[in-house]
Amino acid sequence: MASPSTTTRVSRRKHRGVPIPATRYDQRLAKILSYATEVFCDKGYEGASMRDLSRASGMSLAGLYYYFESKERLLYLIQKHTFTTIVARLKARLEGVDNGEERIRIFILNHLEYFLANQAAMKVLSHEDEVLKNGFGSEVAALKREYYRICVGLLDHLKRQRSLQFTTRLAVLSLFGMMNWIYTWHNPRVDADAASIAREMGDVFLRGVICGAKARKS
Amino acid sequence: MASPSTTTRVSRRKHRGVPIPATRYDQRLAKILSYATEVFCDKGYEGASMRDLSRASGMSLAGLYYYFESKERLLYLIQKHTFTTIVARLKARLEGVDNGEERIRIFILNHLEYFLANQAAMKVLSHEDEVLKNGFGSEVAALKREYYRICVGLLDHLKRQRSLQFTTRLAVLSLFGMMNWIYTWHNPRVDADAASIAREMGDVFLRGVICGAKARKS
DNA sequence: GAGTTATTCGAACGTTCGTTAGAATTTATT
DNA sequence: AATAAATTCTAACGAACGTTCGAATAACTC
Repeated sequence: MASPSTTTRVSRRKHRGVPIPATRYDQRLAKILSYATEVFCDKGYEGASMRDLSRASGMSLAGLYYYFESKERLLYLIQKHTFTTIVARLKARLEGVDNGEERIRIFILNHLEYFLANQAAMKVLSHEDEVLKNGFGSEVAALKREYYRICVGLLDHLKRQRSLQFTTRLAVLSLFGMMNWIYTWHNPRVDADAASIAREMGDVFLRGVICGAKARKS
Repeated sequence: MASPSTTTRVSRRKHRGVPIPATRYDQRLAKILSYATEVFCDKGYEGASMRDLSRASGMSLAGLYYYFESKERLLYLIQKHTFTTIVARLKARLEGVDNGEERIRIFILNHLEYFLANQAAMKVLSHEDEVLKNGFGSEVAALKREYYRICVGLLDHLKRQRSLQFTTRLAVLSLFGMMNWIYTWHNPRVDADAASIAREMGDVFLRGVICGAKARKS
């Protein structure tokens, strides 16, 4: 009787041994989240209406609320899932790689690959950054901070290892800017794929940070 | 009798010789635009209501419409003014400077100085990029393209002059990313001023683009 | 196939939205 | 002071918003 959207749903069947990872409910919710990502991406969170999502997903307006309790929670679910996934992938890829420069290249490649493969979700993540309030917002903010700190760690390591001189915070945020801005311009029919872009952005950024010779005149 | 907001208002008194640059109307409109910039910056264009602006500006809801015909035109006016100003300043500053690297440094400094001095306006420009439709949108888009092309010109010149190898489009958009992303993180109590940031971002970017030695391994 | 639970729906709720009509008021001109 | 013009207001319009209620349907259990 109670709506499942009020509490976190269990994602495994109750009895009958074998745990099936995705219940019907979870699959349906995931589908809705993917439609919602598209809609939020196109019209922005505030600009998109629940009726837009209803139209896009083919489900009635009221029917949607069986799966989540509010539009805000919908955005939260999208952002949390996206961030969690990208952080998890990054950690897996970094495992076993020691070289400082290579680790930064992996960071860039992971970010851009995921960004371009899930452009809509990443745009929603980048663009709708400040709209979540209170509890929702702080949880996503914590994920973001963790991701940010990983990058700071990578750069600080390189900096110490090679006695470089740059402001870590500025370097990290510049790198994020380079990468995240991509959602405003990337056109798959014109621009290269993630690997190429990652390589060239990595070149520019790493040379810029490493190159000993000052590029300034006098 | 006719509302002045439907046509572009003349900004000079009609008779009595001396042209006074700012009429009462223009001053009032400018004031409203500045309040609107603040409100759009805080809550986003879609998230901000005309009632928010009414509250912020101290003018009645209907009173606002004496100065512009729609919320969309309000955003258009803000974006157009901001872009026009930053392009004009840039052109003035580039005048007489020949050195290719110095010209790019001027571009970066001009951008960041204006960005940090008018953070709200620039956030509205960066963040509310795709919301203007049809006529409004295309005019602002043309301004943006001009600004973009200037930067392409600067980088292409440097590239030819020094026989460098990079994708101009990617380099320009990376630079814009580095600079524009600043609206998501800059905190005047923590971060340096525009000149310092421009210098360090310029260092990273120019070294990255100029440095002959590949930073890649193997 | 009856009974129970899970899912979906049409219809509406109350609120807020952008915008406007028309009256009231202030300001400028004689 | 009288007149005209410019500016601002109160009050409302219809539309769209996020959300909810309770009934209707579908899926599953026995």
